[in-house]
Amino acid sequence: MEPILQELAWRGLISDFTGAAQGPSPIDQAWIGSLRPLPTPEPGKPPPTLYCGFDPTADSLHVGNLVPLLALRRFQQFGYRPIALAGGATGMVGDPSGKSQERQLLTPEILSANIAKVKEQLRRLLDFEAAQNAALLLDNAAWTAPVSFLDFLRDVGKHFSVNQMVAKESVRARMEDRESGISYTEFSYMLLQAFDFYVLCRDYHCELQIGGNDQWGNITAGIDLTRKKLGRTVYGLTLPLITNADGSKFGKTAAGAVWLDASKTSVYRFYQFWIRTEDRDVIRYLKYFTFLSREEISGMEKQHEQNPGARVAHKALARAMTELIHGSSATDEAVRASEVLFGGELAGVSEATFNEILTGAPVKEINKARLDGTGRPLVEVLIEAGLCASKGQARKDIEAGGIYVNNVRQTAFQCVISTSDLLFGKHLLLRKGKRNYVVLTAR
RNA sequence: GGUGGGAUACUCAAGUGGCCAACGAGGGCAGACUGUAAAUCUGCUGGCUGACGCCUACGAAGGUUCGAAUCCUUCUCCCACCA
Repeated sequence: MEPILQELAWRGLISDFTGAAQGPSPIDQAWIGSLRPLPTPEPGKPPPTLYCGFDPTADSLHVGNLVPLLALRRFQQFGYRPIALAGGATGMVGDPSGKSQERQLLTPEILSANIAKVKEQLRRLLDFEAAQNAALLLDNAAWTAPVSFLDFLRDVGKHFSVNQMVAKESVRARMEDRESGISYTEFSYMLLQAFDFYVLCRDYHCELQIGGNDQWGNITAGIDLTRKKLGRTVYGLTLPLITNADGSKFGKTAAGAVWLDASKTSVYRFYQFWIRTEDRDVIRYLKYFTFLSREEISGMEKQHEQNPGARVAHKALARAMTELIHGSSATDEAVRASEVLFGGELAGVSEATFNEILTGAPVKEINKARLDGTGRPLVEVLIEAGLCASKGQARKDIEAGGIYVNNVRQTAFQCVISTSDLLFGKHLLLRKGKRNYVVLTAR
């Protein structure tokens, strides 16, 4: 079996593969090898090329996009040339796959702003300098936008049977749902994506498309189109949809998605997101998301089984992911801040140590003048810190024993904060519950 | 086009003149237990207020009534059946 497929298989990253001897889900032990071998890199020959598309539905990628994106990177490590495709064209239309509702079209202005940011993120995770197999970053608007509607209908549309399109899961689900239905626009999405694969095969010798599990229909559509137009057999591979052990969607928190953009999800929060992974998910996630070796991960699995309280695996996961996305110095800050905040007593912490958390932890400023004299009610300060949504809620949280000022529980909602409460004359450490910290710095 | 049914808080979902800021479930937040885990148990879950209470909210706009999520009128959207 091809080395890259072995690699993906032990990580649990293969959902479907068009070359598989059996139907869908040829994962792990059951894997018996490819019927049609995937092209493999050979010295002296141009590297086999693959691609994965990312539609600019938001101004940042999120952790859910990471699985296919990192898969591109894994392929690159194994000698393949990866193409990261920004969906400037497909983003105009909207992919119905996995969506139960018709989506609002994004305005061209928002889209182009999103594309610029998403491209920047894609650029950071692949190697564009490699001698043999440098990654490419393309935008499908480049070849889609110039094609006229009539030409598209004649050259692409003619190869598609509506009967087959209707049978695809993504379309069928929406056709059966009388509540939402599907617009002609979204119905056409798969043609655009198929067109991409065909163009990439024709112009870049791309032979493989990868994507999330929900992309299977779109990928096979592209394979069919490429065969019909070029007479070439290309491949598709999908990665599993990641779910948490409790069945919920991975990467969604109450606060929303966990973004790769540090201005949308701070490095500290990003680190915290991973470190709070449930025990029963953590080993799986190490395999899915990190580049740690099989041996390293199984070592962690043993340590985790022996002493889950030490959370060795969680820390490794959080560190690896944060370093990958935000770099090691920002990660060090987040780790250090986490250690101090969750380390226990604050009493012995020196000013120097405390200052360390200021670069990593959530910090907000507060007007020092307003703390003078009689001070300000704790309730108001909590709202200003963003820990509580309203005064009523703040009061309830305090009375429930969930609020700590400088790590000391406050149970009287009449409590007032004044300058004498400031640590080192300028900081206030607020905490709600076990793990929601905010440092207020008085100015 | 006709007939019938529906729209309730983050979601699902009760309520069909005052006892309704609205049963219940899920989610979320907090507490206990722990390991920043899970499971379990407990509390909270529209805003303002120390509290009495006040304000805003049951698709939208009007109306009836001492009093409406609940009744009437019109409108919007959805569903089912018929044409």
